Amino acid sequence: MSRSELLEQIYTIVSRIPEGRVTTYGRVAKMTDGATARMVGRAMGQLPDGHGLPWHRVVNASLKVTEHGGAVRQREQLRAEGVAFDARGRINAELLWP
DNA sequence: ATGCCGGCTCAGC
DNA sequence: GGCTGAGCCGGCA
Repeated sequence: MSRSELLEQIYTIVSRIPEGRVTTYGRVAKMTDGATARMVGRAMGQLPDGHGLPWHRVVNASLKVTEHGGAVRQREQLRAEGVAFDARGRINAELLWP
């Protein structure tokens, strides 16, 4: 598997995450043929604006939004589509997408 | 080629 | 559930 093919799989999978649901870097990675969680995180960080991918629906294994530059915007977008966060910033596990 | 660091994860405490 | 350390991975300087 070449990196570009892996990248393509990652994008395809992410684009399939339903609105109001979330998944994790590791889960996305496992759905590909060999990508790692870090590669997924990196792929998300590289996305240009207006690509149309729901990158904000991808969170870390603790079901929290990883702190980085766009973390605030990510939380806002999720909240905007109905994803609730508890007092500690964690997302309800029932919203996890397979 | 080399070395450092990461939008992470998982096993151990 | 939180903290720590390793992973043997890729991108990038």
